[in-house]
Amino acid sequence: MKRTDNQDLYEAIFDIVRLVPSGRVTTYGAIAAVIGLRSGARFVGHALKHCSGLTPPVPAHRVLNSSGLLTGRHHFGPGNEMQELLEKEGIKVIDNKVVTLDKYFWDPLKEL
DNA sequence: AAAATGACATGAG
DNA sequence: ACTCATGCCATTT
Repeated sequence: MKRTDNQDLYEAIFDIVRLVPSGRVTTYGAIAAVIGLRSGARFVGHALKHCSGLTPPVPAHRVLNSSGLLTGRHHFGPGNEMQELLEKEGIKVIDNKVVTLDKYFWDPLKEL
């Protein structure tokens, strides 16, 4: 198996997600753009799948799709764990989707 | 080796 | 404004 350059991409994504401050959220498109994949949104999602079980843990619950929808809540664990986490951070989540996304949106491109 | 799948995004109708 | 179709990259069957 190669697991070489692409692994580096995963690291980049993990790093960005770990940089997301509490109470803030980001989107796949933004991350994909940061790592250089303008339309590699799916790639970002796969990276987060791999993040499970790695160290340090990645707050993937802060990563949503362009709609602010908690697409990956099923991969987190039971029920609405992800949604509960976001609500605890102070983010209003309704029906698995984040409200006032513009207000909570954290753009890595802007920070980096 | 090829085809299908997947935690999405963007464009066109 | 909403829905359908296509593109993207890697992993898995």
